[in-house]
Amino acid sequence: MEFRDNQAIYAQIADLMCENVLSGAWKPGERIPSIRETAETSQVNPNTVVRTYGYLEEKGIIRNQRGVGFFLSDDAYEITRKLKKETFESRELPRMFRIMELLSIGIDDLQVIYDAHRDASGKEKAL
Amino acid sequence: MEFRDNQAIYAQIADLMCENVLSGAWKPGERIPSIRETAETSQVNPNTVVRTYGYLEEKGIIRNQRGVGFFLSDDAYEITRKLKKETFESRELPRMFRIMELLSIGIDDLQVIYDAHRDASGKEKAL
Amino acid sequence: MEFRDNQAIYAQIADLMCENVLSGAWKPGERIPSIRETAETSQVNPNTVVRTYGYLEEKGIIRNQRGVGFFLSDDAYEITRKLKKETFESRELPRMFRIMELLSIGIDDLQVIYDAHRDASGKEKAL
Amino acid sequence: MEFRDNQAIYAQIADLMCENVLSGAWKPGERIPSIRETAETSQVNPNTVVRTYGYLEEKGIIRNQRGVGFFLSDDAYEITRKLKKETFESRELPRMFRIMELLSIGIDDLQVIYDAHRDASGKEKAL
DNA sequence: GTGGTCTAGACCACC
DNA sequence: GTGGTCTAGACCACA
Repeated sequence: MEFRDNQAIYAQIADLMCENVLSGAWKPGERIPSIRETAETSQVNPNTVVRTYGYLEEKGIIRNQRGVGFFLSDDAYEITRKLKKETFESRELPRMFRIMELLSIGIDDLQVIYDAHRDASGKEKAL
Repeated sequence: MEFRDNQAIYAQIADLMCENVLSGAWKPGERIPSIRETAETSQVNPNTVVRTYGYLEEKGIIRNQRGVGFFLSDDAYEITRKLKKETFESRELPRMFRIMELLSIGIDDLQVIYDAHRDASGKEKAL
Repeated sequence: MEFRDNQAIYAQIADLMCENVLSGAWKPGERIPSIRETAETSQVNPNTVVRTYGYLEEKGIIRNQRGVGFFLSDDAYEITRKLKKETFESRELPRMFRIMELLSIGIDDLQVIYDAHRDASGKEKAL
Repeated sequence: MEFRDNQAIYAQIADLMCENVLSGAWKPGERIPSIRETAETSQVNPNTVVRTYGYLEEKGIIRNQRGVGFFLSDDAYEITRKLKKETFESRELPRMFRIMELLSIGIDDLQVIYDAHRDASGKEKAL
């Protein structure tokens, strides 16, 4: 697993798990991989995963059944969705709109720019 | 001045200055506030501003006239615009689209969500 | 059965059994539920109950008649009472008094606070 | 510094700091010892203190000024008091009353028992 | 100097 | 087997 530099690894793993919840790959109530398992899969130290799980548990997304493992809480989907939506609306979106205004980019241009850039970076990789 | 936790202060100050350039508040060639001045205005340690100016200078957005002060370079606008546009396309936009997909938000919804949230947070402040 | 997070499950089960003894629900000499039975009732792993019974046996509160089952010892009541009283005086009470001092709560306030909180949490459940 | 076995060290340190707040030894807004400082004072690993501070920050009791240190938040006293009071009322007190009922101890007996036990254990130490 | 993160490895209680 | 905690030590970004 590759990680970005500008964000803590434990947070990136948490993000991935949130995506698993939102995409429906992980169902509420389901058991998630053990700390050691995730650590091996992601090639990180178990302690790092401990932090990830601690964060998710605190948010109410997962819960610990002692001696058994971690499970998605029943409201995992709702909580995750609410969490992501809130930060999206209060943080990402305002920032986006400010940048768009400064660069004179309209909402209608977004799809075009996105597609163009994806194609370009895709071509780059292919080379 | 309030700063976000998830980004270095020096970078946030640099961002603000970039916005000044892009919005036209600061014109190419113009003198910008001294390190000491900015430090006082923003309530941060002068060392932090040193770092901001170092970063901007490295990017070619400002230049230092020794003993006189810092000035926007003649290409400040173009450089800043290119810089912002690049990171917007390669970093912000892809990230946005991924979140939007997970949350089932379409491009058409953006304006509505943005307005709604701005109104809501505005009302909150008013209370 | 619901368990608290901050205490081992085996200990919580032991506590419940001690309460049964002290309240008179269980009489000295009486047979107590089998490990398997308790495990099923409490929805825990039988190994956990084994530990509970081992602990209680070590304290002399119960004894094992091989092939037959577990029985309260004849002194079960006295032993349990002494045990509880000791930990109450040496651990719970001092802790309580320290907290009460920090929160400026007097002994005379206890009953009022307790009743108020019980009513409040009761009302909450009723909703 | 000596720590009890039945509670995590990082939590015990957090408790001590809460007591400092409640007792008025630490005033809201005040700077608290740095992580390294506390680690040395308490004779624990800095990482352990990191956890303590992380916990307190999450609760809103302290806040971090980047590169400078940790400070008690302005509401440190209120938050701490509320926190302690809540766990006292919802956890300690009900537990206490149940034990008292089982042991036939009345509220009026508490002070006597407490004093008696303190004297006894004090004498023990003196020997 | 400050805190933040990560690794490596250990020990423990618990299920 | 599970998670929880702690240590020791390292590196980093930041003020």
